[in-house]
Order: sequence, then structure tokens, then C-alpha cells
Amino acid sequence: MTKFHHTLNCKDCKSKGIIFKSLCNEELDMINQNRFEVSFKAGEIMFKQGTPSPHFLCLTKGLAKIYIEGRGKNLILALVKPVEYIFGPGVYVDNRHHYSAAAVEDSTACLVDAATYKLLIRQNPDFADEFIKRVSNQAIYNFEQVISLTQKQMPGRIADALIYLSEFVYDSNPFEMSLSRQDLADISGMSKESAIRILKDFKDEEILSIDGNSINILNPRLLKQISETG
Amino acid sequence: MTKFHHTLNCKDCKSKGIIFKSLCNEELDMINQNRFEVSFKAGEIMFKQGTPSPHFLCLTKGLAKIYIEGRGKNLILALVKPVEYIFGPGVYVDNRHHYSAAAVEDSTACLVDAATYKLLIRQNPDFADEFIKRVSNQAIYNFEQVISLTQKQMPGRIADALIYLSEFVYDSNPFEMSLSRQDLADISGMSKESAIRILKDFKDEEILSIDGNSINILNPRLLKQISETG
DNA sequence: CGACTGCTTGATGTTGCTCAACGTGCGTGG
DNA sequence: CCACGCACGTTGAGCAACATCAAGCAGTCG
Repeated sequence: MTKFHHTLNCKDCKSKGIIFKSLCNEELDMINQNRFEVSFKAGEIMFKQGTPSPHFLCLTKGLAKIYIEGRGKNLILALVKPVEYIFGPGVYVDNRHHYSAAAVEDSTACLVDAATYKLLIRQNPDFADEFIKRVSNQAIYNFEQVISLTQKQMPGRIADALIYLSEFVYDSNPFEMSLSRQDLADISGMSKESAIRILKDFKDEEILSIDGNSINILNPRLLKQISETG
Repeated sequence: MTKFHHTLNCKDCKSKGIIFKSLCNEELDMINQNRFEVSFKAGEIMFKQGTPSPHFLCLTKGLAKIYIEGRGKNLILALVKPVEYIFGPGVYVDNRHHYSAAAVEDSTACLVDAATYKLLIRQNPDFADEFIKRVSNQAIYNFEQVISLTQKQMPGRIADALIYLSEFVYDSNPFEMSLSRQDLADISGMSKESAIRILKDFKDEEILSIDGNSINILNPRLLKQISETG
């Protein structure tokens, strides 16, 4: 994990687009004053569940997973790609992280002081609205995830995970999966053996073609159907 | 479902305490202008997943459940008691309810226009902070729930549900459960038969005594331990 | 009194986990 | 360079957990 300081200014940052669009230059300056950049190698832990949480983290390059550590197994809540931020709910509650984050690919991120961030939310209603919208979206996604995990059987859950990867993470159909099979299992809430078996089944039914980590969804319609029928 | 209008003023409402403490009289007036009261009989649906969501709902009497409807089974996300509010994430996203709500006991609630509420959040940073804190707490609770549902076996999940009921909902140890066994099962993500069986096991092990709907936790320590070991 | 609803229990089948063995690529140190 | 260890992926067999089905029982309401 390497730290840089002020490699460029927030005002000029290409990445700010989606998140900080409601901030004026003065406000961006404030963030710029209170941030630093960090880089992570694949596999490195960004922060750990239970530790104090003084920062807002914005991923500028790579891919990260956020996951809850529970009794031996991990559960991956989401994958985070540039330019999205990680800002746990603990910041407004007990100042602790309630989940862990780790780099899946080599990544870089900007850390911004949480107090600064909270101040901006108080100052700028548009920014606050934007933030609440973000949190709301995450909550909605969580609901779907809970239903997937508790009410679908394994093929449906793997189907969900594959659709998520193809549509939201890698954004392409034949895609190179930088996740391990264990990660895929942790997304779908099952053992890695089970995940592998389902992948094989899908391959046998010619829904997918798999070569190592490159996956091609041959029959998206059937995959969607498996996802829906559970 | 019966409607009342302005039975009293928000300023004088005993129930406002926790939620609206950061609002001034003028702001409370605004809410007062844009609200109406509704009463529900036990079992009645307050709103349904998928329908438009133009209101913020504040429960003033009774007990309600919020639950997601999925393939035949329901999953109860939380029980809501006075004075807590129900304000789905959809309000900031697509104006739809992402879960349903129903009265468990005879209940009354205040409905407040969502636009008014959102306006107040923009106007009053303290109120906004309070709201975000609330949403954050809910998110944290959701994480614990997901872990409980996906990584614990049935006895641990039932233990979690019983602790939740005793400590957060009914707030007493021998408690009269206004929920059905099906509801208990829907909280714990299992079939009602399984829920009943675990209850019986707990009774046989003298962790609980059960008489109809009144439950007495005889061995809270052991129950906690079952909850933790999964 | 019969129909109905919610609760309870047992029998049976399925699902998905665990464990153990083996293969394979990759980096490290002799 | 080769030998070795190590992490990841893969496969099969056995078993525990859980759902489903079916039946019976009490209370309640017309």
C-alpha cells in the first residue's frame, strides 16, 4: 500500500464526474485539502471490519470487494469499480467499519476525511440529496440480494452473480473474471465446491462457455430465466 | 382503514419526541399542514410493494411489520413500533415501495407528504443528519440480518428473532407475542414447521417456557450463546 | 354442528455442505 | 535448472440440515 500526495487537484480530476457534480470549486478545494491517494495491490485489504472509520474512500482505478466477515465464511456485499465510493454506514453511527474492503485487482483510491465530507453534506443540500439517493439505491440493491440469498436455490444465485458481473461490473459479455471461484461463492452465499459445480452444470447445458477465468454467456435469456425462477 | 384529520397538532404531539426534535415550530407546522391520520386493524395492509410511494409513514400506535414478498414466501425485514417511521428507499429513487407493510396489531399512523419531508431535509441540516443516521442504523441492522440469515442455522436464527422480540419490540422478558408462528418463520427465513420445531426444542431444553403466545425466556445466557455460535 | 384457521407433529425427499483426494500452475530456494 | 511447497481449482462420496407433504387437533365463527 503506497501513499501519494496531491497528484492532481480535485477540480481537474476526471473521476469526479458522477459523485461530486453538485459541488462548486470552493467545495472541491475543501476536499482537495483533506485527501490523499493510496494504491493497493490485488488481494490487499483496504480496511477491516471493526476498525475505526475516519475516511470516505473513492476508488479511482481497479476493482474492490466489500464483504462481511462472519464465522469462517465471507459474504461479498458488492463489488466497487471506478468511480464509486465506499462510505460505510458506521460513519454516522459509531465510527466503525461494519464491513471489510479488499482490492480484487490492483487499485488506487482517494481517501477523504469523513468530517469534511459530513460538513459538505450539511452545507450543500444538492450534495446531500445526491448522497441520500446513493444510500437508497444501495439499500434497494441489498433487498434484492437478501431475497436472492434466502429464497433462491444455488443455480438462481449463481445466475444472479453472473448477470451482476456481466452487466454491472465488467460491462461486457464475454468477460475475464478477476474474481476467484471462492469470491464467486462468497457473492452467492455458498461453498466454493457448490459454485464450481453449478458453473459446470451451466457449461454442460451450454448456457456458458468457460475457459479458465474467461466466461462467455451463450444463452442470456435462459440465464435470466434461471435467475427469476430461482 | 379509517382516516382522521388533524386530531391534534404536531407541535403538541407526544409522539414527535425522537424523530422531529430537530425541527422548529414553523417546520412542524409545515408537516402538520401536510399530514393525515389513518388507523389500521390487525392484519390490514398499509401499503404494498411495487405501488407508488408518496408518503412518509409514522406509526403512532400499535405494531407493524415491513416485509418483502418473494416467490411465495415473505421475509420480514423489521417490526416497527411507535414512534418509529417507515420511509422506504424508493422515495429517493423511483417513487415506489420496495417492501410491503402490514399492521400486526391494531394501529394508527400519520402520513406525511414525502415532498414536504424531502424539503425539510434540504432546509434543516440537523434534521438531515438525524435522517441519515437513521438510515445508517437500518443499514447496519440489515447487515447483521443478512449474516444471520445466510450463515446461521435455524436454532441461531430463531434465537436472534426471540432476542429481537424481547429486547427491541416488546421490551420485556415474559412477553405476549402478537405475531403468528408464520410471522416468526418469516423473520427467521424458514418454514413455519421448522420454526415451531425449534421452539419446541428450546422448550424441551428449558430455555423457554411457552404457553400459546406468551413466551418466557428462562435462560437468556444460553439463548445468546446459541445466537452467537450459529 | 360443520367449516375454517392456526398450530403441531411425524414421515419422507431434496438440497447443499463437508471432507478428502487429486490436478495444476506458480514462485522460491537449493 | 529442478524440487518443493502452496494456493487455487476440480471431482466424488457421505451426511446433516431443511423443506415439503400429510394428517390430526384445538379454538372460533357462522
